[in-house]
Amino acid sequence: MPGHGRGPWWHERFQEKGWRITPAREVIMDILHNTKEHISAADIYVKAHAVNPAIGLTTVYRTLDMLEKTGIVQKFDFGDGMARYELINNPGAKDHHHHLICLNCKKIIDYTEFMEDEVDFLEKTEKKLSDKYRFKITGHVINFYGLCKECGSGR
Amino acid sequence: MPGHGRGPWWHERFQEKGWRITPAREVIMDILHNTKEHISAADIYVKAHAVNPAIGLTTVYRTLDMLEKTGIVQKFDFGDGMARYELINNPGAKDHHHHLICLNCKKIIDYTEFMEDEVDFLEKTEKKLSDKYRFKITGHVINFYGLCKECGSGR
DNA sequence: CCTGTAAATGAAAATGATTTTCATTACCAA
DNA sequence: TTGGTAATGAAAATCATTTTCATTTACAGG
Repeated sequence: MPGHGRGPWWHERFQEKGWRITPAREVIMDILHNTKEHISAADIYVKAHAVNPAIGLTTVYRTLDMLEKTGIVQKFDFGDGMARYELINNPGAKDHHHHLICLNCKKIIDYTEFMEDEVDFLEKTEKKLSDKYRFKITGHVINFYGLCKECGSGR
Repeated sequence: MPGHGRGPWWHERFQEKGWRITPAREVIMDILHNTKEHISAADIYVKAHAVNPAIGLTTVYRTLDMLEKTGIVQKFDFGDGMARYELINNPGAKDHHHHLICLNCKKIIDYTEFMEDEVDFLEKTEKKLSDKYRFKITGHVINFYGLCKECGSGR
């Protein structure tokens, strides 16, 4: 079904926008594809830099920002001082997941279960919101906050 | 129903935790009560400082951090560089709401509609998650991201 | 295959929200 | 009333992210 043309799927998304395909962007997209879960800009930089030392941190930030605005990547803030990024998956996809965040130790649990109720809610709500507010919705964040097993026991 | 004792409802929450009731904390809680929607630490500081110039920005941050960890306040990050805070309302409450965020102009729309589907989903999911992961859930964030009417029309 | 040009880039500096340090002050239990 | 400890503010430190700016590069058009 994909693989219309010769290159990766995102090439045409870039071209539509008038963006250039550059080595740095190829590497960053590769890293995002090969990362199952959320990853920070700094970590992307480390990996990108290992592949191609010419890639700078600034470019990583700029690329992620572009990708976020296009709805290719979702940016997350878990409250620990640095943002994380993930390729956006459709709500139905196998690896669609959300996050449980411990307010005390900042541990993050990714969960993929219990999606049935959610997918239904998401579809309905996105439709209603986008109709009412004329908003083109490209992504969403659902986080639950609280205290994990370890941090919750005491007081 | 509330008003068990003489003071505001949160006094006993503080005392349970062994925290002191101080002028700064009273003012900050007042401000949060009188703010319908999300507010930044800096804005709280300005208001608090107007009431009592002795209150410093550091204390505002420290108090908000405490309140967040106790599940009294929810912290939000909308991607514009500074966090926002809100008193947590029960999902059923009249002013329970969520956010629609424009990735381009950073405009934030608060919506209170379409909560029926959500409340149902939230209750089920919070229960399931907290059972499975032994997590004491105190709050949640549901954000939708995309392009607003103005920013979405172009390209 | 060249070439011009706007887009993309990296290094370094700037920014700015949040946190830490530390000496001082003030709750509040006894 | 008082001692011990939590709370506080000012100033300094931190550190992720953004901006600046001079240079390089992708790629449309010839």
